[in-house]
Amino acid sequence: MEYGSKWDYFTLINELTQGMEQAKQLRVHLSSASSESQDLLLQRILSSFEKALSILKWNGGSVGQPQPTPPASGAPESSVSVEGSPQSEDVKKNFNDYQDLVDVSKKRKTQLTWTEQVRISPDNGLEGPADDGYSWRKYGQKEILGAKYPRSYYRCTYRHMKNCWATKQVQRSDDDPYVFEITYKGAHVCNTAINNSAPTPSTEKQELKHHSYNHYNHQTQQPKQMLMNFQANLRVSTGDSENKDTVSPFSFPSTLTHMEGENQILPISTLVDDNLLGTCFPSFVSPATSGSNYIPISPCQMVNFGRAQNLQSSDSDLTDITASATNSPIAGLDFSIDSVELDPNFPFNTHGFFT
DNA sequence: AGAATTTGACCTCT
DNA sequence: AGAGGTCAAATTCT
Repeated sequence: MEYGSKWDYFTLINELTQGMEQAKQLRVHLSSASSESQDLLLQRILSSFEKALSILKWNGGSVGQPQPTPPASGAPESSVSVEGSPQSEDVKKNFNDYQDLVDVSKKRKTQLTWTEQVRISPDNGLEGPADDGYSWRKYGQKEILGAKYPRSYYRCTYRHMKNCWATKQVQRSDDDPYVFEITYKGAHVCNTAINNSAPTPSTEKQELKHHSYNHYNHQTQQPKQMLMNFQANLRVSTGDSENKDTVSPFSFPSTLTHMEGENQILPISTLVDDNLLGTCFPSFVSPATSGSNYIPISPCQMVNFGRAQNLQSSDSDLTDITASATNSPIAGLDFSIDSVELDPNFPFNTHGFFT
């Protein structure tokens, strides 16, 4: 996407941002007596704004400015949670982040981690966040210093069967017991996200069974157009013909709060590791998510709109994965997709990709 | 009986 | 040394 000038681009973003702010205000006004359908409608409006902004910001970077790349290996995060702070602040912040992203190019490389916040509905019970589409097995629980609630550790059920090393940690928020912070680590290579809707850690199952799952299914009916375009545009050689035509819907997390690690801004390219896109769009189709007040976001948003400083990998040093301008049809996509190893099991089919 | 969870011990990292 | 993460035996669940 080309814009006449950077000014136009920023103006557009400002307008969209204002629109979203106004929709938020409207929601506040309606909140007291709003029906479910009204609320849904508002969420959709806000979601549309978010997406528009995301796309703009993603593409807008082509206007002579270096762009952060999508959280290739996972970890998308939205700074534009509809629930969150004023969008305008985020917008400003993200513009600044662009620069920071450019500066911090060498960081860590290893398994990418990211955090997603899931709010459960009080009437769902307090068992825990709902299923995210993958099958997890709990392998530990630990009291965390300074935290009210223990942290639970889960690994993919198919760790051994399919050599899937994805893990997640679930931490209930101290402040709001209805909010769970879920930290994902690593990509799923088990390809079980869609089909195995059922098996989940017990603490999460009950959520699923009740009403979240309806939302879950609802979300699977996401527009596929963008996905098709996205896929068509991704000229990625996975080197794995087996999974070549794996086209799965994927959606985005409720509110991705941050990537784990130091509070540093990383260009997505630095986040690209062997998990690449596989972790980029993980199990974001959380029924709880859809049932919550957190609006799913697009991958664009996760990147350019997300708090880039929160997109982080962890642990060891990142090797130099040089961000390179490419012919990627995704304007502003700053790393060469061809140059990185794309997880052949990248869950494109996660539900609700473009909610 | 097999699968999943719990929980204390052990390991790793800072 | 202490905190966080993982392992694995014991226990519980299905």
